Amino acid sequence: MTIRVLLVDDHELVRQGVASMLAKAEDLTVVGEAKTGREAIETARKELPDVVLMDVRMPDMDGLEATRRIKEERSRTAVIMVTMHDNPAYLREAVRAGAAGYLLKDVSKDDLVDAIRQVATGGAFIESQMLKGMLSEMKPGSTTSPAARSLTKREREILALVAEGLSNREIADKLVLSPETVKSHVAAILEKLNVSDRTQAAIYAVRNGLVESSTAT
Amino acid sequence: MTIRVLLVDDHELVRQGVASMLAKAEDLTVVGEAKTGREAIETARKELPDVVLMDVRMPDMDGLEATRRIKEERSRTAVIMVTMHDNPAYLREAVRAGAAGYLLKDVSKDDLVDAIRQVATGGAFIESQMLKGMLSEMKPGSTTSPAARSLTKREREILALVAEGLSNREIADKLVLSPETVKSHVAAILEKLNVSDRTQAAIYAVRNGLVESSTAT
DNA sequence: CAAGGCATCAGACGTGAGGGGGAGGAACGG
DNA sequence: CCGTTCCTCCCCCTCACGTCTGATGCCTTG
Repeated sequence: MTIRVLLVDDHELVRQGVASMLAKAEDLTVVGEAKTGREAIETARKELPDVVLMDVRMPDMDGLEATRRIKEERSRTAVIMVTMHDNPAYLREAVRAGAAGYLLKDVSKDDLVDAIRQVATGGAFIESQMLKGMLSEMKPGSTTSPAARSLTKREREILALVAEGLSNREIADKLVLSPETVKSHVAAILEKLNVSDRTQAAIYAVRNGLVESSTAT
Repeated sequence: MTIRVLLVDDHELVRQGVASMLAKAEDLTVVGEAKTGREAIETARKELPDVVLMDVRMPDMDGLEATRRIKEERSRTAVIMVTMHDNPAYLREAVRAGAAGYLLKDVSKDDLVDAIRQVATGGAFIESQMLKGMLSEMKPGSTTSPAARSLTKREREILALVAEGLSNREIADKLVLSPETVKSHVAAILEKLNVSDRTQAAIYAVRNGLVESSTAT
């Protein structure tokens, strides 16, 4: 029985790369490709893949949200998050969203194929380096203790705006809130991410693809 | 006569993607791959490629610096920068470093092959969207007028630290400078990048791969 | 129902960041 | 040799940011 795989990434280059990595594995078939989170949900609905390889940063809808929706609709679909960067704290988000696997984009061909087979049979796969990071974060004695909880919806929303370079005032205007409220949320974000200012929070968000690449100009 | 191509990217996935895109073009041969800027220089020295496809963000040495070195050693080698994000201001940096082309990672197969052929024969290739952005930036009447100059070495160095989330004080300590000096540099950076605060500058830097992805923890 | 988490807002306080203006020395190219 | 650029440093001013403390209403969950 072949494993049906759905590729989700907004870059054709990456999809090509993955596809060519999977080409030689005879038990794997790419049944579809998607360029955005929204497309991913639609395609998953039609193709009923066993495994979804999901990019984190994407236009229209990010990989985390798309993962949540897909898992809601059909929980036996396994999702592997594929991201550029290794951030233990972010891995937590992915797991919460329902991901069964977490890979970095520098993954080797063998690991990729292994990971897909693992999650397809109900298992899980997390890059060993990442796993180590996550474990050390969960250690009770670690400095990261307050970072245990993950961001709320509102906080993610505000973090995204912080990561677009907006000031508290601007965020308040945009969301029709009092600047004080924005400050509260930002303070909560800083604490949860365990960073000391908005710049670091923004860096975190950008690195982890929580925000869209804006075509400035 | 075949065009000799060197692939430089720290992610195997991307190299695979590029390689599979080039596979069908019979006039192109991949003569080497490199995972870091330093490796790129060495391999370029040995293989004497006609075209180098160069990622911007990489460990060990970023693509801009590597491009400068390669062009220094052998100027007839053409370099195409391949980046995740579209930022007209950053394109300027790439051009200054000696790049003959500038592509986004969502490039199509045809455009990629075209671009390589273009630069191999001494031409240039810039994604039309990017080109538009650059032109609008060069328009004299535009708001971006002061952004004409590019960052100095020191400024790049400081921007990198800003993009790691350091405060002026911390940067000053790290570089053994007065905080006032750091403020001067930061002010210059903000002006040149045409942004209004360090957070935006940091976002710019991260997006454009001026800094390394740090494995926190 | 009570408890807890979330979102909202408030005042007040210290300080880091950004803007303005200036200034001297080193290095480099015309 | 002189101009320009770069790096360095200084002062002053203002305000946004981050921290604290505290409060209210709502919704979910046990």
